[in-house]
Amino acid sequence: MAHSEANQFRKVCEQAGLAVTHQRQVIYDVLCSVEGHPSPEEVYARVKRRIPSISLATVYKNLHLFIDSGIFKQVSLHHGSMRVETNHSRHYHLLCTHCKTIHDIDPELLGLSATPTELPGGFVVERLAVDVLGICKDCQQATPVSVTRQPAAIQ
Amino acid sequence: MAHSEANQFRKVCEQAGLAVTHQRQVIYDVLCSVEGHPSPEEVYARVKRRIPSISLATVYKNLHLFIDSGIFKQVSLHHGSMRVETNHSRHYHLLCTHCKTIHDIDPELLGLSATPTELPGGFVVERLAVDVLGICKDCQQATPVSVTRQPAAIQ
DNA sequence: ATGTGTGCAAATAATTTGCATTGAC
DNA sequence: GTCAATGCAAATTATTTGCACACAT
Repeated sequence: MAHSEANQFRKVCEQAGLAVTHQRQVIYDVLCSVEGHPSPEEVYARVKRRIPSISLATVYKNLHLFIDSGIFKQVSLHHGSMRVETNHSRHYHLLCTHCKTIHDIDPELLGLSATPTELPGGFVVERLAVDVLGICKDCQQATPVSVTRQPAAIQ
Repeated sequence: MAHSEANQFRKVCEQAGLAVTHQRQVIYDVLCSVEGHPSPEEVYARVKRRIPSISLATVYKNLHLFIDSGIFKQVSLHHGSMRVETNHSRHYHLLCTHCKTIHDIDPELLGLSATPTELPGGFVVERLAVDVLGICKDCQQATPVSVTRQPAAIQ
């Protein structure tokens, strides 16, 4: 069991072109077993229990490698800084995973409509924020499809 | 014209319980006239053209006041730090605008299905990230509806 | 006059980088 | 042996805070 997991990790690394290191393995294990949506600090704290000498920088570097390789994703795309929404009308966002530009899009164009007001578990819905992730025209031309990487994407 | 805009700003401030100051007015004007999804630095740069002595801290403070009052929104909720998505299955997020917790939700429960593969403008869709913004059960009990503020929400 | 708002500088948080050393292949 | 990975400390970026002074009400 533990052996097959280690094997699985070897394959994951091989596909991503990453060396199989102990720290990387433990970070991967932590990510696989942790509940919720851990922050780098949370991952660091958990890994540190098993490898007290681990550095936070190593955790960051590996998280980015995992994300860039499509092994894990980010919960939401970071734009580096806060962005203010100045468009008051109801709309969703078109988000280019290459150049990170944000464009507004009319919900009608997406064919999305359902807007529940209450969900199981007693969660009261205020509104839906929808990000359409993909590649904008400019980036398609700049980066041929064959070269297109799995984006460090939302979700 | 300019007068009615200033009047509108007065009303906005009155409703939010904010004093009408010159810096606040200019920040508001910039937000109303700027294209796209400006960062605090961008807003700062533009305001600085009109008020060279403005401080970045003032811009930040006012952006937060505007957002907390529901006058503007944020493009996406900041969790303070990056979050790793460890759930590999297709799902959306339930995001409490009070306590900021993230829970996964099955797309079926939302009744959302449409997933276009290409959009006008040549944008190639990879996937949809949907955040359902609202108040979780715990926060509803903690904060009676009457007290509920307009959340500093996504979009 | 009273209290909120502003500007400045320092503080904090999150993340990144440079570099010497270590370890994987 | 060679190059990628690690650890550490310093650097950066984004944002927040404390406080004295200025301004709105």
